Amino acid sequence: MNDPSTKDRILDAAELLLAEQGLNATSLRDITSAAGVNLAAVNYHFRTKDELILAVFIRRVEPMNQLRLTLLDALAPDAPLEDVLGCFFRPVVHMAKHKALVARMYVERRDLFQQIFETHLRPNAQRFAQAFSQRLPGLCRVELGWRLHFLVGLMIHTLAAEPVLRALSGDPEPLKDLDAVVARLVAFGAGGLRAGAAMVEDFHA
Amino acid sequence: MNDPSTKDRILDAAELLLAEQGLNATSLRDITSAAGVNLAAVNYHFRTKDELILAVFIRRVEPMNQLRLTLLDALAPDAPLEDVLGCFFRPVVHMAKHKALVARMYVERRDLFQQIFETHLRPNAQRFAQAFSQRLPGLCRVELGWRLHFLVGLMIHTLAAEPVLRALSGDPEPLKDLDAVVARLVAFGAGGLRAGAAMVEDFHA
DNA sequence: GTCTATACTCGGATAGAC
DNA sequence: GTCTATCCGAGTATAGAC
Repeated sequence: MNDPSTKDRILDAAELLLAEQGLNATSLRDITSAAGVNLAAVNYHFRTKDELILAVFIRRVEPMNQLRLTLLDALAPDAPLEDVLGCFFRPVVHMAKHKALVARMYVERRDLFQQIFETHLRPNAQRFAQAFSQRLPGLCRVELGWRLHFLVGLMIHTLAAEPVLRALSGDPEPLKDLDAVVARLVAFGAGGLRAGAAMVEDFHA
Repeated sequence: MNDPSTKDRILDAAELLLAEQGLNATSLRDITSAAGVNLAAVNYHFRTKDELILAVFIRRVEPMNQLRLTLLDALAPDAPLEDVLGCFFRPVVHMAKHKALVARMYVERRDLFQQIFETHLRPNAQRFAQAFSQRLPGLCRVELGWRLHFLVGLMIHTLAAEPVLRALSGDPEPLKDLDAVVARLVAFGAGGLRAGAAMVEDFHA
């Protein structure tokens, strides 16, 4: 077993410290000294702090993303809307293993979060859009876009939710039962999608 | 007509620059030189950059917040769920006048956003929770908390949505027709709340 | 009570030697 | 590929003028 490369040592130390202390509160000097490497090594391997953070995050997002597509492909063509929503939400919710990192990312640097969303998640948003569209007949492209956006809002907001949910619901560990979280998201999302579809016909009539 | 005070000059210059260039990209030196005041005046009036940003933002949030409560109070006791959602969403959506600032805030410093939410919006979240609860019989406190959280996710996500919605829906100015935005939020939210309520009974059965 | 000049410190980035 | 040394921008703190 080889020693991990300098690059990997930086990634590992960064992941730990960024999640623990926060993104802004963690300096590159913190990371490099924890990793036992020189400060300038970050610049060599990642160029900037932002790109290091992106690399740390993408390492975790990529497999999750792959899983979403696999689940979607495995779905029967006549599977109900709720099942599509399950494929959409479940892998993301299960990233809660890295929820400290996700939450930090979301709270402190939503711009980077968004950047990853654009480069890694949006491409297959199209695939999901199609699956939803088939199950919501009569929805135009604009309205479908809005509804997708609402779904993303639900999903993202939930990931960074722990402290808020604790205050709002009284539940001391609101993200513990991941299946229950997914079920809530699916139910709320399906209800919203269907009601939205009905409303729009009135609205545009 | 008096000259604006140093404090107001800082607030005005800060609001402009923060919205235009972003929070992280705008230095205190940018702000003070645009305002024609000394750097240390910020420290005197606001203590830190974060507190200045908060002051800028709260100046716009406060009237909006007041309006939400006024609308809620004016509602008939038997008004439907959709009307309550209208009071919940409409004033926030109409803050889109300051949407550049809101979006910057949301994207770059969600921690501050959240802080304002806690101090200024949560107190009357309880009032809304009660109004929703009356119209969704049989929903326990935990489930109500989740649903409120989903509503907040919809709302917040929508405010910072312009570029995303443009890409996702093809609509070049997705936030132009504010009433349509509110209608979409209300419909989606009502559908989600009701479906969620039905689901939970199954889920906990 | 208000404001200014100035200095301090931290942190990210970079150049160039090895 | 890695390290040393250095630079510069930015937020913050303080002393003192008015």
